[in-house]
Amino acid sequence: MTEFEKRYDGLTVEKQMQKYWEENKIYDFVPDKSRPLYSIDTPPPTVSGSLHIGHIFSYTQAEMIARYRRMCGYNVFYPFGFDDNGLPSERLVERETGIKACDIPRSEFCGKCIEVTQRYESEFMDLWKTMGFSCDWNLVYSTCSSNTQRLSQKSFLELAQKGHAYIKESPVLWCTECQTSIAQAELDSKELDTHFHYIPFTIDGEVLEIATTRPELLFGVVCVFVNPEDERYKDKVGKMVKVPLYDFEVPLLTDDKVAVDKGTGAVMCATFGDTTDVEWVESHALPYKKVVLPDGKIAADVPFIAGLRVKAARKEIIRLLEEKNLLIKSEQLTHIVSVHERCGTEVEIIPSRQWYIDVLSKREEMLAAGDKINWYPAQMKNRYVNWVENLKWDWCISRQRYFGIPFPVWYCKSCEKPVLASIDQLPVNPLETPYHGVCSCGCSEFVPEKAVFDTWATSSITPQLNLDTAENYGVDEGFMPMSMRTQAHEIIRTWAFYTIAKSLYHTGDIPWKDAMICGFVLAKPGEKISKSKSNSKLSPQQLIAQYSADAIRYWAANARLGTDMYFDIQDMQDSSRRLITKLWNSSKFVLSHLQDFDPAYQPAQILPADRWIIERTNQAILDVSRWLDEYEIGLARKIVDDLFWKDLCDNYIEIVKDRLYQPDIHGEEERKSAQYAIYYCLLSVLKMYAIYIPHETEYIYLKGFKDFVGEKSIHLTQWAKPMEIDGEIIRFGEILKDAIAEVRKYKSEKNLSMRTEIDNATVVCPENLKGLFLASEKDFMACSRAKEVIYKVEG
RNA sequence: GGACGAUUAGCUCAGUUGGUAGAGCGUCCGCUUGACGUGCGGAGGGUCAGCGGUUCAAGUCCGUUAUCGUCCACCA
Repeated sequence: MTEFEKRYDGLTVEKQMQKYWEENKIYDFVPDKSRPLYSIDTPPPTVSGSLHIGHIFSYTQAEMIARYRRMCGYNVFYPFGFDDNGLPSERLVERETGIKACDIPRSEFCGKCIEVTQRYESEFMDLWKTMGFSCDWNLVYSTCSSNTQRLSQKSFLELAQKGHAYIKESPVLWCTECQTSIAQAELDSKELDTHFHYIPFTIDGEVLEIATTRPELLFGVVCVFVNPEDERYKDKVGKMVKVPLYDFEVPLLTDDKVAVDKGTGAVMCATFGDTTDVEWVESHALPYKKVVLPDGKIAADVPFIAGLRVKAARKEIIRLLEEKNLLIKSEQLTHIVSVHERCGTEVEIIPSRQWYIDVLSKREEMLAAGDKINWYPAQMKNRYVNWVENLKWDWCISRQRYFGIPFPVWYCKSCEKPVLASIDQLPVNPLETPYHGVCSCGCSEFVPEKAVFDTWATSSITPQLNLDTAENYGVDEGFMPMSMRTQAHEIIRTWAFYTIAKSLYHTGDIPWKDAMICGFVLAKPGEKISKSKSNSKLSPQQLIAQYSADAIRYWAANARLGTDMYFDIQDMQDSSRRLITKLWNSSKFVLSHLQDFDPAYQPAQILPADRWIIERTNQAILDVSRWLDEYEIGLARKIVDDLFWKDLCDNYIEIVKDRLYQPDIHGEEERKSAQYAIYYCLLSVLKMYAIYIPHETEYIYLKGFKDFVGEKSIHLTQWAKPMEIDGEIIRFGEILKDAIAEVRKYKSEKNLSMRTEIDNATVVCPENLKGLFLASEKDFMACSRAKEVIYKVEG
């Protein structure tokens, strides 16, 4: 054993250990058919800004599982990735450079994107390494690499050929700020103050009051709806209604969806105010009147407000209505509107030609897939089910943006029919590669598709990306479904859902067997930590530099899976430092008594106290394994904490101390028995803690255990696999602890030192355990400093 | 409006086959114990949100109410 420093210097040790792991390739993936594969589908973090403590929290929890599985004998395949294309990254680049994508040539903007995202990625990677992540960094992928482009385009072509991906002209959710179509999953809701404006339409020369929040869409009104049961309007249904200000007429129709008690019970249907309008246009075969343009301005042919932005147009219309005495009243109203999650802009619905992936018709299959996956914690499945059941739109995958994977598609110049690239020419950018061929209509001129894939369209194939990587290592058979997916609960509706959808199309099966759904770190109730808010001023880098990675990891493990936590720096510091120091000191003590230890020597007899702590350790190993098999790293950690702190340190070590120090009194064989026990128990505790605090445990292992064990890293050692637990010896230990506690209480109440000698101490035990106590008499006397032991048999 | 979770000691939370309420922090008292005072021992502190039910027995199971939180839906 090398000397133990007086104090453990985590910051220095962590750098040393990381270097040691890298040099010795401790975590490199090596194909090995003799061991079962455990493959992990980790979220490639979106490169949209710097990482915060929340990322550390959830990624670390999953990383611990990788370590656990490795120590259980699995060949762990744990690649990492970066999701570095698409709108989130574009917005980062726009923020960083102050340049808007639409203001410079596309190629130039994409160049800036690559530059910025690469800078962030190297920052991410450094951070993960500093945290001691046991990934194989040779397996890193990026979602904008040319290989990913190839696989993503291939995925699209396969779906298009099977008819699961299709193009159609249709109303689509549209962000006028980002000027692109978006998907249902990208909506956030926001509470907004607005006004309900009561406007007089006319029917039969009578006024028909209609309340609306969007008067700027008056020109787009195609009909008015009332509920078929509404007595007030029964005799008017089918007649024409005149739209004020514009003085054109539209029919009065009925639909069940209209709420009788909302507003005046009459609704104007404008194309398109909301999703209900879209449904109505379809179900009632209504015409479309364009009002809002993709850039958020009012169309040129709309009188009074042409060219204005939506909000200005609304103001202007209200001014006009008031001027012409056409505004009956305005009520203040707070309602929730859908906004684009990336920029907070209220979404519009605008018809355009977009590519979709069919999900609506596959609900049943997707729900069945949800049933087949093991969700941890189980109730997270509800979120998935809830989402699938409430789908309203097929998944729109085309984005009118710049830095993304191009659609491998061209269109015939005359008939607009799309033609697809062939798989062997991927990756392809149609803007750079013309299509050579002849359309079925005879035309030989083609225009390239300018849109790019939604980022999720690519990140949803991470299992396929991982498979591609695995294939390069000669691993493919049985790779799918992967062992597990880890992610936070907020992206169940996006990443988990899309991955399952794609997997069903590509493999006909689920993408992974288990889904480990982590919680979130919040600054305080309801407040998410985000880089745009000041609550994230403590960057992970600063936290690590100040408190060490092990401290943060240990804290991050203190969570119930799927449950959100609040970040409290004091709490993190206190609990982690305590444990790290305790582990250091106890290891120092134990190893100082193992100088002459021979792991090959089996003592003739293991004393009862030693048998007890060994059995307790085995019991803990079983409990910890059971929790970790369910991804409950927090509950598992608690088991180790209790074993280590209470039983091993506070009791067992105190019990055997004297035996270790004084073989002349207790006997040499008895000392060897104690050595046998402390060696096994501390090593087991270190192994269990290794997944949480990999640096310190490795450092202690290298100092004191490596020579005994042989493996060059604690992280390559295997967990013991205890058999059945001996309940009798556990009971013996409990009673022994009680007896010691009685003595301690006595001394405490008398304000005596624990070293004070006492005349006698009593052990109350059942008859069948008395033999064990008699065999432990010297231990008990040494620990209690009692000159005599009195036995009371009970039970 | 729908779904899910939470409600246990002053604070943060454990308590997974129903069987005498637990930990850490904080408080109070004590102990310089040949690993650790960044420690150790002890004490105090809880009608386990309310109500009802099942049971010999309920923090634990069922029903219901309340409060908080999250996801989804409400956009006329």
